[in-house]
Amino acid sequence: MAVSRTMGAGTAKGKRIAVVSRHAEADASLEVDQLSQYLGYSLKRAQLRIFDDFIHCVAPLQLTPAQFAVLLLLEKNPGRNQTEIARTLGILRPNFVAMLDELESRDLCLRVRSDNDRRSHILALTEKGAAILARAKKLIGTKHEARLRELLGDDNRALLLAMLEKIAREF
Amino acid sequence: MAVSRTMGAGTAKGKRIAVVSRHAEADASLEVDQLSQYLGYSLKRAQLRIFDDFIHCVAPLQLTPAQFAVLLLLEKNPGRNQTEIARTLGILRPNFVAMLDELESRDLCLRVRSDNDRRSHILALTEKGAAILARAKKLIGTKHEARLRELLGDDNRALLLAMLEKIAREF
DNA sequence: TATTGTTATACTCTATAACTATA
DNA sequence: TATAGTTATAGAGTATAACAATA
Repeated sequence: MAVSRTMGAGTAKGKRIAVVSRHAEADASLEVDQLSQYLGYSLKRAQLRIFDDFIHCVAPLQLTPAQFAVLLLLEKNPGRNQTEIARTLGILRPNFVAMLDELESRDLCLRVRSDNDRRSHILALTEKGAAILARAKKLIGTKHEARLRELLGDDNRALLLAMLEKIAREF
Repeated sequence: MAVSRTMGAGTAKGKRIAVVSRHAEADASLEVDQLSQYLGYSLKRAQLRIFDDFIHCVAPLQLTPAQFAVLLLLEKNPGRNQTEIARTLGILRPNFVAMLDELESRDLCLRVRSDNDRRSHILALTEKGAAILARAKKLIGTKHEARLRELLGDDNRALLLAMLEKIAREF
């Protein structure tokens, strides 16, 4: 015996297991309610769903969420080097290299050796990069984020965003 | 001209870069406001932060969020097999094998060949698994989730959870 | 024939050490 | 000596095909 079905504490004797007594509910979906009460769990599930939809919406442009973030950051922060952009996005510098290689090979951004400090590469959007970014923003705004606003409502979406930012910054 | 500061397309000649003209703001933090307005981005940042804190809180028990989820699911759903548990958590069956090997090697759960269908392994918490799970719940409840409630407020936390679940289920 | 658990495998992400060229 | 970009590498996480045992 050692273990019963629910595996209990001490008394592992007569404990029958649920399998047998699961009659009406049959093989229905499992009990997940308690798990869903953990913010980490629900956060992760929602994040995966959101990223999935994001990728689907931007599929014609072949941009990952991370690549989109890089392009957007370059647009808003011209003249920054790799270390600054990577750090801001929480990407480690070594891992940022291949990512930039990919974006640069697609002519979406480029590295320019700085005159001030010849060690660092200043990053810049190319015209094509700016164009792709503009198209991505439009796709995401009209499809992805639009559906999200529809689902949650405008006020709730703003509240959700505010709480997520608060967690990221203050927790 | 083509592009000014954001770098342009072809003409790579006299293009000066912004570095020089960043005076007062110096090397302050970058502009991330627009990026933070994308739910996917803020969701991901918050999720990473939450997982980080979760892992830190249950460090004495050496449980990952995924392992905790498995144990909790086993407790609430006795008599289920690997496929059912894995599917519910969005884990692919092949990847679930090593995870169970680890949990079983630590005597936190065990596989029991089913009498009904000798192909399937019924999963069960061991006594030690139940004990570890109980301690994990307490740690998470009194540290992790408690601080979260403190940060957001009880009502807001409930609202946040409701929206995340809605996204996971209906988006 | 279909399904359960499994192996093998590959691809992405993430993480660390160490090299080079500059400072 | 310290820093920026890079290489190499290792570890998670995730994905698919295919096999043995069983249905």
